[in-house]
Formats: sequence, structure tokens, C-alpha cells
Amino acid sequence: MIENVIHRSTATDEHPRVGLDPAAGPVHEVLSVVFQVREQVAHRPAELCVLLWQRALAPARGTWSLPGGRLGDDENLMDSARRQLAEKVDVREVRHLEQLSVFSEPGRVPGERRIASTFLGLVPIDGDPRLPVDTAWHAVADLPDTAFDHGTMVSHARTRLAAKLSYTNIAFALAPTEFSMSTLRDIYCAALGYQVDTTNLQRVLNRRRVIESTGRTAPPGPTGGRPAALYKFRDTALRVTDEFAALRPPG
Amino acid sequence: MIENVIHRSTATDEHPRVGLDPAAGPVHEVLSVVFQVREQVAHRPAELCVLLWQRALAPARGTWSLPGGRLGDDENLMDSARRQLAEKVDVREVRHLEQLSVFSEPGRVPGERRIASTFLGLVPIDGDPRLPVDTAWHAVADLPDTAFDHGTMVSHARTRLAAKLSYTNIAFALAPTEFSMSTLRDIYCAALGYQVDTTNLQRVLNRRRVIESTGRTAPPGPTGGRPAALYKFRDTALRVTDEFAALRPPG
DNA sequence: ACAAAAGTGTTCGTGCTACACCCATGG
DNA sequence: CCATGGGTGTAGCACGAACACTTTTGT
Repeated sequence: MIENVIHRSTATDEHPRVGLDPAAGPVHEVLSVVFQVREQVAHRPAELCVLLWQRALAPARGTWSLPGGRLGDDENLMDSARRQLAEKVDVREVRHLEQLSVFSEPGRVPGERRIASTFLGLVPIDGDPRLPVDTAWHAVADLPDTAFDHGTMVSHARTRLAAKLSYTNIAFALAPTEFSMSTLRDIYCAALGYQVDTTNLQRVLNRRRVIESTGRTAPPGPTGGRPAALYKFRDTALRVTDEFAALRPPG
Repeated sequence: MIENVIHRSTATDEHPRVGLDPAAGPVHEVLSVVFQVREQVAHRPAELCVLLWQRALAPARGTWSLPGGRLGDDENLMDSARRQLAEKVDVREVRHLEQLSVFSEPGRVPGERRIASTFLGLVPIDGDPRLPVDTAWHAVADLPDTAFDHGTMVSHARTRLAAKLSYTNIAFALAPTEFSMSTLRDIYCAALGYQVDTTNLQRVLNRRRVIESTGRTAPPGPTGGRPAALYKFRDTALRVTDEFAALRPPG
């Protein structure tokens, strides 16, 4: 499923130093910021994590990079992002993928010019993809040394995710298919970085018809407690749920 | 100020049909959706308009295109957008410019592959730039035949503008430096496409500290009426004024 | 019985809409 | 003094935050 060999071979493709044709235009690359909420340390609250791989070769050897690579001739950006991610994770685990902004400073990476289109990818909390040896999840709040402008890209992606959690159903891509409200609260807390009240979260998502009860319940933990009702998201694609914060059309 | 000659010469650059090196990667182009609120027909309500130029040559001869062109070697996307716009309008009139999404379908234009980064540009209502002969403002609600995917780009830009009018001070780039509340309401109505209540608009923008009174007033029109107080925007750069519609951090 | 976890109800504040009412000017 | 347009006040609603209270389980 995970093919390290392919990944190693494309590493050469990342920054070709020889046979560089100065007449050729800039290279277009696609980079994905893939987030997952994970329990990094056991019995600690879950954290928002991002998928990074460690560069074995120059430039920026040893630093951590976003997965991605060159745009192919017969694919659009979204397809390219999916294809490149396939080298790092089982892409079926990536439940949502959307375009973020483009980084185009002429000197953003050494060597030939590269224009980077970035994507936001989301993996549900119960997904556990196998990873190549050079690839790992890192807590967004505690990033290692990142290559080039990749750190900025991660923080842009996080800001976008936080915004969309407020006015869309985007959490469907971070949550398991069936979940208790406490699980969902933990996901929101990790992604937003601040405490969220379970009660209000449920009411908001119910009113907006984002989630619905499945009628089933989960058994309580070893310390007892009332069994939790299980919920699911109504949609499996992005939907805006609160379009107008202000200045709505007259009704 | 407006140099038609330069524009004509770059028209060749738009779709080079000869000397095409198949080994070269895709061309990166920048396209700008520039909006202005304008009184298209006298004594009719003002409308949101977009700047388009009519193609004199194949492909898509006669259809209307967004201003733009190839990304240069030593410029980033934003600089490129500004440079390309300089061929169509006095760029000093463009008060705001921001990145929108990238269009990357391999077959989106005939001939060599072109990847298009789109931008949203805004010109204030009192700006009246001279235009080249092939260039004109068109009401967004009544677009002519547009080239390739440019129609989609315009509607994406409009959606983005409408969203940002709700939660940012972006209207500063559409309004004159000093304005009455009725003028501002007209601008909001045109940009949003629905009726906005003057009273509430003022209260919302005041509470969010987006606008402030200048202390001056405008003389009433020929039919009389109370003189209008004049206001101005506090900032001349984009600012988010209502970050969290819901799920705010506890405070 | 008691602790733990989940779910419900109630109060409160805030921000926005809608609409009635008051003010200033020209004819 | 009336028509016209601008400005203010107020009632009501919708939504979300906070928190106390009830329900259901395990030990």
C-alpha cells in the first residue's frame, strides 16, 4: 500500500541540479498540508497534527517538508495532490482536500524557480495510515525545523481550518463516521486550540442540521457513566452552514 | 498613461502558436477580476461591473477576456497582476488586490497548457480610469460571451467579494474616501445584489469600528432633504472585523 | 450509595432586523 | 407648510455562552 521505493525515486525529482534548462519556465509544484487529530502522548489531550517527511538530500537536508511534488502534464492540481499523497499515506484516508493559496516568490526555494500551490487535506481521527520511514505526524503546536516556506503554509492551513469549522460542516472529515459528542468536542478543541463546550457544540450543530443522532449508543468506560448517544454527520462533502454572519438578505 | 501599443504587442504573447517547445512545462498566467460599482445606465441603480477586453485574434476571437498574461521570471503573482493590469487601467485606481483560486485543468484553453492564478481587484466608485479601445466595463449580472473559463472566474470572485463584505472592511476599496451612508448603502446593494437597510448598515459598521464620521456634511440634492453626514473608513487595508460567527474562544 | 460521564433546561447577553418616529433642508 | 431625504429610538428575535440540574451507568 505504501511504496517507499517510489517515494525515494521521486526525491531526485524534487530539486534537479543538472540538465537544468534556463529557457524552461518555472516548475509548478503541489504541496499538501494534511491534518489529523491524534493522541500524540497517551492520556494527554489529542492534538492537531500535520504530515511531514524529512529531507534526506540537499537542499535543506534534515528539515521537514510537506508532501508533494511536480504537477504532471495531464492532471489538474487536485489530482496531482492526490497522486503525490499516495506516496505518503493511503489516500482513501484523506476525506477532504481543498485548494489554499499559491506561493510564488521567485526566491522561495534555492535552485530553479518553483511555484507552489498548497492544499488542505483532512484525515479522520480513526484513520491510521501506515507511513514511510521518513514520514511522521508532528503536532502543529510543536513543529520541528521546516523546509523553506513550509512552516508558513502550515499556519495558513490551520487558520483556514479554524475558520471553516465555524461556518461549515468541515469537521465531517476529521471525525469518525459515528461518534459521541465528547469525541467530537475533543476534535474541535484540538483543531481550534481552545476549549469548546460540549452542550453548545451539540446545539449549534443540531440547529444547523450538520449532525444527526444514529439512535445507537456507546457503552460507558471502565469508570462508569451514562452511555453516550452516537451521532453522525448528515453530509460527507463540504457545505456552508452559516453563510451570512451579518447583512443577510431580507426575509 | 494607457498604452494600447504595449497591450497589442502582448496580445501575441497570449497564445504563441509557433516555436512552441513541447519539452517546456506549462505556462503560468495571472488573470484579474477587477470590480467596480458603476451607474451603467443613467438614473438606474448602480451595478457591480467587471473589467473585460475583447479578443481580436483567435482563439475565442470576439469573446471577452479577463486582463492578465504570463507570469514574468522575476516577479511574484501579485506583482504580475499589478503589472498586467497597468496595461488596462491606471493601477493606482486599484485599491485592493487579493489572490483567488487557481484554474489548472489541462484542457482549459486550446493550445499550450496554461495554469491560471486568479486575483480579485477592486476600484472605488469614484475612480474613472481611461480604458483602451478594446476594454470595457460589463455588468456582472449581464455578462457578454466570455472566453474559456473566465465566466466561472468572475462568478467565483463575486462570491468571495460578497462573503468578505460581511466579515471584513473590504468595502473601503469600493467606496470613495468620503461618503454619505446612502452612497455606501448603494455600493453594498450593488455588490451584494440585494437590498441593504441604511440604518442597520451604519450601526453595524459603527459598532465594528469600520467607519467613522468626518464631521462634515454634504449639501442636499435639488429636491431638498436633510444634508447627509459624511463618513470615512478607518483603515485602508483589509481587516477582519467579525472573525468568529460562532464558537468563539471563551472570554 | 456514590462517582463519573452524558444529556437537558434556564438564564443571560449580544448583535442584527424592522419599523416607527424625529430632524433639516428646498421649493 | 409640505415633500424629500437623513438620522435616531426602540421592540423583538435569533443565536450562542455559561452553568446548574437531571439521567444513566459502573463499582
